This record gives sequence, C-alpha cells and structure tokens, in this order.
Amino acid sequence: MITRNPSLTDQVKAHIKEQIVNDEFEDGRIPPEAALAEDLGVSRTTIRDALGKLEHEGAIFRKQGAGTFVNEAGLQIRSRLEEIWSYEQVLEDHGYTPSVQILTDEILTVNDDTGAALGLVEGDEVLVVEKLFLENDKPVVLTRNRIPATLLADDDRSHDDLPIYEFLEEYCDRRLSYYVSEIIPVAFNTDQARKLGVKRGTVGLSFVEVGFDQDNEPVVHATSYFRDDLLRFRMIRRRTGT
Amino acid sequence: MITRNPSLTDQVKAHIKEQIVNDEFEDGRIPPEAALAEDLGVSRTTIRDALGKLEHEGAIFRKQGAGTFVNEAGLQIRSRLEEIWSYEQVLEDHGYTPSVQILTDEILTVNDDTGAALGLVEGDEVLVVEKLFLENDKPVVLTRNRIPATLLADDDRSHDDLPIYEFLEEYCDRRLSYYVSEIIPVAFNTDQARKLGVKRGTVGLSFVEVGFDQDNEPVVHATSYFRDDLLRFRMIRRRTGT
DNA sequence: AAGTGGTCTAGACCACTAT
DNA sequence: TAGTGGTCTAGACCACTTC
Repeated sequence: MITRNPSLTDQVKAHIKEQIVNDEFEDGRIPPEAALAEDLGVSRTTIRDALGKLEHEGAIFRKQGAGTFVNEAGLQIRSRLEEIWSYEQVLEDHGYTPSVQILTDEILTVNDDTGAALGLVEGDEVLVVEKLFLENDKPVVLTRNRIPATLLADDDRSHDDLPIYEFLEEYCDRRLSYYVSEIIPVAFNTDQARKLGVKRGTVGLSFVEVGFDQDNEPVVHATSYFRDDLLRFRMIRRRTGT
Repeated sequence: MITRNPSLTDQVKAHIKEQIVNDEFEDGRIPPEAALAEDLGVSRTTIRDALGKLEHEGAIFRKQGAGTFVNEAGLQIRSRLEEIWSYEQVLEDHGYTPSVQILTDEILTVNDDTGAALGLVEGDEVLVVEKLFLENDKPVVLTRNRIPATLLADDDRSHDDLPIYEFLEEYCDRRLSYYVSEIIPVAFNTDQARKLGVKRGTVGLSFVEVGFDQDNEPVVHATSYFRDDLLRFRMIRRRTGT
C-alpha cells in the first residue's frame, strides 16, 4: 500500500497552487495554458487537467478568450463540505488544536437503520465507535460510525482512534470512495447535549451518511452532530448542466 | 443568447444516461470505452469526458482494470445540493406540483450583511425579492434574494417570478456560475414560522449564499429557509486528494 | 487581428483486474 | 495473459475576448 507516486497532473497542480498562495502571479493573472505547458515541459492536456482541479476547488476561475485568474475569495473558504474526510483535519484548518475522545467501542447486533444502510440482516454484527472531537477541551463534533463486523480482518481494534477512512484502509483493506450524506437540522436531545456541552434543545447540524468503497459497496454508516456556534460548513455549488 | 448547441460530450452523456435509465445494459455493465468510442464514432477522450460527468453525478462507477458499471443506488438520490438552481425544479423532482408566491419586491438601501457580501457601500441600492415556494399549497421554501440595483438594465421587473439565474441572464446579462453557500441550522422566528406555516421555534435548515457570475463578480446575496419535514437535502461527497 | 480557453481527435503506454 | 480503465502526448480547430 501507499506506493502511489503523484501523477504528473497532481504535481503540476501542486506547483501552480504553491505559486498562487505565494502570490507569484502579476495581478492574479495565471499564464496561458500553452506557456505553462512549455515552461513545465508537459502537454497542454496535463496543464488543463491540473487547472480544472484548481478551478473545481475554487482556487482559480477561467474566462474563455480572456485568461485564467486567481480566485482570491475562493482561497479564503474553510470547512468545505466536499473536502471533509477527517474532523481532526477540519479543526486544524480552523486553527484549533484538536483532540479525540473515544466514548464507545463495541460490537453490537445491527439495528434497522444501519442494517438498511449497509445491506445487513437482523442478527448481523457491527463495530460501533462513538467519538467526540474537541478543540482546546471544548466539544465540537460528536460522531457514531458503524462498520460491518465481517469486514474486520482480526480482533485488533486498538487503532480505532484513526480517522475512519484510514482505519478502513489499514485494517479492512477497503478504500473509502465517497459518502452519500443527508443534511439534517436538529435540536439536541439530552444525551447529545450533555456530550457536546450545550443545553438540551440547542439547535445544531447533523449528517447521516453512508460511505462506499472502491467496489461501490456500503462499508460505513455514520451519524455526526456539530456545534453550530463553533463549526460552520460551507460549500461551493457549481453549475453543471444548461 | 441561447445559441449553444450541446457539445459532443454532452450528447454522448445524454445518450448513455438514457440507456442507463432504460436499463439497456446487461448486469449493469457498461461497454468498454473503446467499444463505445467505436460505436458512437467519437474519440475515446469524448467518451471518457462523458463517463466522467456521469460518474461525478453518481450515475455510474468505474473500477480500473475491471470496467464501468451502473450505480443503482446513486441513481435514486434526489435533491442533490450540488445540483440545485431552481427550487421549483427541486419540488418537481420530488413529485410535487410547485407554485410560487412573491411576498416582497422592492428596491431598498443595502444593509451591512448584503453590502459586505456584494461589495457595496452604504447608501447603495439593491432589488430585494422574497419568494415562497409551495407544493399543493403547503409552504416548503422561503427565499430572499438581493441583487445590486446597478445591474438592472431597466425598470422592467415584471419577470421577477423567474428563477434567479434566469432573471440574471435575461435582464442583467449575467450568467450565474457558482454559489458559495453556508449551511446553518435554525429555529424559525415568528415571521419565518408564520410564512412557512409552522410553529415558532420549529427547527429547520437555512442557507446563506453568495452567487458569482462569469467574471467572478458577486451578483446575488441569498438567504433560504426550508421545512425539514417536507424537503431534505442530500449530497455526494467524493474523495479528491490522497 | 491576435490571443486565450474550450472541444475533439488519434494514438501510446501504464496500472490494475480477471481468468 | 488478455482486457479494462488511467495517464499523457501532439496537434487541430472552434468560440470568445481584447485591442
């Protein structure tokens, strides 16, 4: 595992991104694609793929016939919903020092919701891990992940403090590919409020998600709760059709 | 305007999508890219671009070395946050018959929030349009859009019942390119609750968004409120880096 | 008219999966 | 080993912006 050397496209992307953050482009204008291709000794296709990724993540914007430009506003956006794969990373990006508490870690028989989400039947077992993410000892995120017990290679679960996607790769040989997430506003119940350190009935955001692996198999059912006063999500909604 | 004929890629995409929904592929297996290119008389690049878009919107998934397959679960997802450009469309997709009420339609001097979002200064004017979207006479979505008055070509605002992106194209000559959206859980206040036909304090979702045009200029500041019991959003969160 | 990004082609080679 | 998707190249032409 972990043998992948970055593709040419990703190297080019990183290179241009670095120049952007170092403010090395006059007037926020990025050189023509042909010039970049020449300078870096790669084809224009590779340049375009790299620029396409940068555009997608809001770092640049392009105007046909005019040029490619740095997107100053886009660079400022933090906590982009599309990019979240580890809440510790999110809290770090916010400038916090994150820590993690494992509240629950046990194998249980599956309930109806999780069974439906993961394609399991009554009596099947799942590993349930409940975690609390804190910044400077203040609770921000509460998560509950459920993984089919059949995916666990052995009984070694001493590393369940890893982000879920790393745990799945290291100990289940599954690569998390994407989540289907449902976005739900809630008033925290007694239990949630106590764990998050707020008053019962406080309004917050929650996600109910199913994670799929490289074979498009559901491998994790997750529910997360967020303190809206400490962490707020953003996203870029881009026009596709029409 | 409206001169654009669909690109080859988009035609191919539509063609394959149609075959998918008509269940014309054996075992949900999509033919190899080389075969598709040959059959349709286009290059493999065009096929790959089309398949890439279909993968991105969750209609298919690909496994290197193995093939391309229909994503049955992905096809079922409705109300995808990334794809929303008209709430009437969202309600239609839900199988409802939508209608729209215009609650407010006036030119006001800008407030601080909107001014900051749109880069306006005190005293500048904005067109404020508040709308209520209903399904079978039941309120579901409440929106408030603010557009700089300087963008309005003339005083004809008789068509502000159009979706905001169409209004901007038709009457302001601006093409809405993307939104930066903040996702906020709320307890509805008296005014919001009355308009949405729920009890004060009911929990719901809200978006605060800024829309940017083809020149990356902010052109609309929008706030939206949703009845969580009638409309719930989903999204596909895809892994990009690592 | 010149310059820039957008689309499309034809072909090569690599990485991975299946058998 | 054969077949499939992933990456990369070199080049052509088109659509649009700018001057």
